[in-house]
Amino acid sequence: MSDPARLTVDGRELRVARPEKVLFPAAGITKLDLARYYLRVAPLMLPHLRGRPVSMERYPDGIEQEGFVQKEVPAHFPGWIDRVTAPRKAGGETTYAVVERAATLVYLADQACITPHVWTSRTPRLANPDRLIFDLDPPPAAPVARVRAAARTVARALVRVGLAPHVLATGKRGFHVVAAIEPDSDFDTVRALAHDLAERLARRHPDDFTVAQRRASRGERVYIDVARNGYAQTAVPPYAVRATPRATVAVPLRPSELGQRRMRPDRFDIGNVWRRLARVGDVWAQIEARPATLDDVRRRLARAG
DNA sequence: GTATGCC
DNA sequence: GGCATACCTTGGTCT
DNA sequence: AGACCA
Ligand SMILES: [Mn+2]
Ligand SMILES: [Mn+2]
Repeated sequence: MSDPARLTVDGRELRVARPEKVLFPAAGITKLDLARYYLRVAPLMLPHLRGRPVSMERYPDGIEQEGFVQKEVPAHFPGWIDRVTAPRKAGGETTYAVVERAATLVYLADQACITPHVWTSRTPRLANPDRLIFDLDPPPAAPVARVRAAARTVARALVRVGLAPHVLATGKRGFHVVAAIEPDSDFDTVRALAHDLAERLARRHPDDFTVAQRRASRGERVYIDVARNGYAQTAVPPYAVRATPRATVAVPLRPSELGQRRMRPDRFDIGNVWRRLARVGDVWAQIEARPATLDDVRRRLARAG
């Protein structure tokens, strides 16, 4: 095999071991390609990662071999990678990595972490989510048009209760519709509100949405997975690479783009995303501009039904 | 992925 | 250097 | 205990 590659990041010289190792065989994408992608996308991505505990989705032998989720920071990680310790619900605690700088993203890529997943809260308010997430999971054979329509319906519903919808094409099969909230409630409270909103949508559109966790009871409906809002749960952040044959990327969309027939959850990948980012930059850049309060959402919900 | 040991 | 082999890698929620 | 999810 080849010698380690070296990348200078944040004034630090990082080595990428086995740079020519192919992680995405169908597209011929290597570990060095992945590291360079994260180095380049870091300026846009870091604001969406800072302060948030990370679960690492790793594929040391490429995506055609089985990967695994790793939460605890291994002993061999360097000291300059930030950490935060959080209690496990069932007892004990877990020490997570926190991505504060580009070098950490590159280091994670070297560890064959293809996708970092992040909490919906961040330090120092780890117990209080600052995001409300509606994770839309379509059934196996759902036409893309149906998935787009579902996301549009959810986005419009959020607007009606005073939430600013931020849409993410996840790089897999669904969309996320996300709103910033003031971090003044705990996980159970936020999840309960998400569930309330999702249930109303499912009642209003019984052929389109379900909140049933069991696959068998979902039918052809889009599953609104509000469990993402629970304690120690994670979501894919903007610009993360997914473990798919093309190395697709999670990319923020303007809500209006859900009306375009060419738009798909897996539209963008490690190769074609740059053209878009050069044109539109970070569509989520202003997500913190006007976080909603849950009290306000509940008030509008009580009024508008 | 890392670490270690053997030729 | 090259190669083999051992070891490491989650947790919450619902039914 | 098993299904399901990121
Ligand atoms: Mn999803
Ligand atoms: Mn998964």
